[in-house]
Amino acid sequence: MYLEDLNEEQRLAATHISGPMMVIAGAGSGKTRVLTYRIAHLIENGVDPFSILSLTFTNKAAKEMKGRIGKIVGELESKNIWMGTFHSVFARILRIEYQRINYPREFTIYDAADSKSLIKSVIKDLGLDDKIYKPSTVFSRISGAKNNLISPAEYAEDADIQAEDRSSGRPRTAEIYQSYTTRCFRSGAMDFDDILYNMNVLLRDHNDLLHKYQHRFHFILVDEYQDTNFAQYLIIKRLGAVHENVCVVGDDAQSIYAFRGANIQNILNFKNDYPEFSMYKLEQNYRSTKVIVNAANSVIEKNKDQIQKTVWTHNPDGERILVHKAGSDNDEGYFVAHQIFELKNRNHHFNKDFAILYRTNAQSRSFEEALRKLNIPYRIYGGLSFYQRKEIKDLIAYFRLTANPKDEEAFRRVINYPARGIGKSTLDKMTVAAEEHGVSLWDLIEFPAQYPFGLGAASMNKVAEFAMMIKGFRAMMEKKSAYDLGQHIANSTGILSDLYSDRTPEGVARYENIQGLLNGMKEFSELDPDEENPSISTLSDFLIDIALLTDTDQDDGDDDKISLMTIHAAKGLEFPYVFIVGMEENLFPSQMALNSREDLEEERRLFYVALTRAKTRAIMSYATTRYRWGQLIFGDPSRFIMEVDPSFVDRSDLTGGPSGKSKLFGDFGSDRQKFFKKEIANNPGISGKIPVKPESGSGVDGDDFKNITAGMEVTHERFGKGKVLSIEGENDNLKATVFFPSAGPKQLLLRFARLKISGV
DNA sequence: TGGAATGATGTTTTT
DNA sequence: CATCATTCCA
Repeated sequence: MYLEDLNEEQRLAATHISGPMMVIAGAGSGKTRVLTYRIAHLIENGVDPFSILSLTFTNKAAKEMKGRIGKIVGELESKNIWMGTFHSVFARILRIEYQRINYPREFTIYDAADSKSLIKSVIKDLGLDDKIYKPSTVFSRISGAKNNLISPAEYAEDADIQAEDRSSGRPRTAEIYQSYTTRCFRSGAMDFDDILYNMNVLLRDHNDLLHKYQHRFHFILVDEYQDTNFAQYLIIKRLGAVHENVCVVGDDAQSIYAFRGANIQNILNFKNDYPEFSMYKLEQNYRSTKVIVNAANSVIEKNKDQIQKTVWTHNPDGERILVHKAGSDNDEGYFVAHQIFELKNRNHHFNKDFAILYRTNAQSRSFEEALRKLNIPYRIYGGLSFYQRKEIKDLIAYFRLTANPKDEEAFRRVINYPARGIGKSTLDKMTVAAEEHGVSLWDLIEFPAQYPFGLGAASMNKVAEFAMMIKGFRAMMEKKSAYDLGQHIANSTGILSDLYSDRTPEGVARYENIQGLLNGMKEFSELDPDEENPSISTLSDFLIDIALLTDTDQDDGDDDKISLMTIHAAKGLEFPYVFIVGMEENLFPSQMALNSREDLEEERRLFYVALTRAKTRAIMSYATTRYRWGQLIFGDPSRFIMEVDPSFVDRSDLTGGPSGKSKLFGDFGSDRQKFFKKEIANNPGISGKIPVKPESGSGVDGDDFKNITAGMEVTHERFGKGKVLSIEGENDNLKATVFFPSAGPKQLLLRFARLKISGV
């Protein structure tokens, strides 16, 4: 009997049938198991799988959980559960109810790159400066608004929001939001946030639909509840309002997505919404050694905001956490690769037993290089994923245009790729005309007579030809499988031959990537059609599938590889051996997080997540120098290393003396780096004293910045006047924190900032 | 109009 | 150091 696998508290939670419930689950305490068994238990007790809605953090997690439930209750039952990420489940519902919100059935889902590109174009059209209105900044502002269900109109009317935008120097953000929304709608496109936003609109404005789904979902389960935002919270609240069988599972100590609107308050609100709820606390850790569990506890203790709980384990003590100091980022890569090599040979481990976790994607490079040299297979999750590569995006843009020709971003991407003589000036004319008539670019070329846009006959012909081609693809959509149509599009647009003609290694790789995409489509097309959803293998369903892939979803088979990923991406995963690398101040914790206690606490939770991924051993490393923007910078060990209770840590970085390069791999550093180091050795001025007090008259032109001290008033080309709060670093790496009324606090490398002293 | 050359600019984290 | 975007020339 499967329930025997559970401890007392887990069993109570898993056999809870009706009524709201919350599970606070410490790291490694078996919450997935509880969720799995609870769903299986519900089904065994006669609950219809179609009436269970289960929201997970990744699609992969959903797939795995479905598989495990299937083992208990049978595949026939388990496959009918509504299970997936918030985004994929609700996109599916929106795809059914599209008419209510006046979207096309085949609406496109914009990824962040599409959104930013469209926002950039909006900013340009409004005649604003994209140096001030930076697309990524504006985008996150809009995203924040949507996550809190603030419409463009409400945004424009909200006094606080307007005050914020004014003080940040971007008073016209509301206009951008409004226009961005219009253009998305006109393109038949939703961005990630719109999926949640529109789902809320659907449930708010259409009572029949609210009832329909409230009655459909008798049981709702939400995993990783600490990482839900307001829009998600409200969907759950609305859907659960009739049956109130809402089960949320989470761990406040692992909340790491506040930056994208996640709100721990949702956990606290739960008891207001459902005063009668049952609470289960899972505190026994089954994953990690005592050392790891206790070390993690000693870290998270430092946070002020948390729900009290004690995670403990029966597991063996295990080894202390090793800390390694590396001389450079390359040496760090070496150290880790070499350690893995050794550990593997000594203990006959698989590659997949190891993970390298870092704070930012950009850190992966040195580990890749080192692993490659040692011939250790690895896999990078996240970063520049397959679907973000140029050639893939190009082909997919054709697919998107075929499914939904109004899709403006796709249209712009391929209207002249492969080159067909439709250049910038033509596109500009079309953009103006489209804006004038309030229609999409496609409407324009579909009915050119209706919307004259002043093109010459030659251009007109080319445009018409393009429209014909897309119409041709559209006509095949119903008849052909995703794979067949994909193949046809790749061929007839000339993309395949264009890439094939490039025989450079990169060109060959691009060609192979396209083949890879087509193979993926083949697999997709051959999947068993779902009875609920018979059209599963159309091109547009393929598009939904890939638009909402999460970073850890991609799976290139049963491979035995080292995992490289950000700590964020590692959430929910576990590995016997975990390397937490780049443990340096300003990197982890990120320097962006040093301004407030809340931000720092989130970083600390991130560190907690990193540590608790490890089953048998955790190893930390930091580098004293590292290249950043092609600049050599110096780093100090992260404060987080010191925050771990010392009895769990092996500080061999302090006793082992200077850790030069390993002799075995002495030639690893690049020539440029050696050159740089030599320069330091020959020029004491570079690594020498800190100019505390500027000597008068020492101000050689280019060295003026060395005279800047805290408290001064300075002027920056772009940010205008500001006040210097503090100075750190030395000589060429002098860094100032300057507060600009126009832009807030900024960290500037004085060497580049070209600050002018305007007062003391 | 298209391609090459040059120059600015940026690093959290992600659905 | 990359990548991207803009610019400049054919």
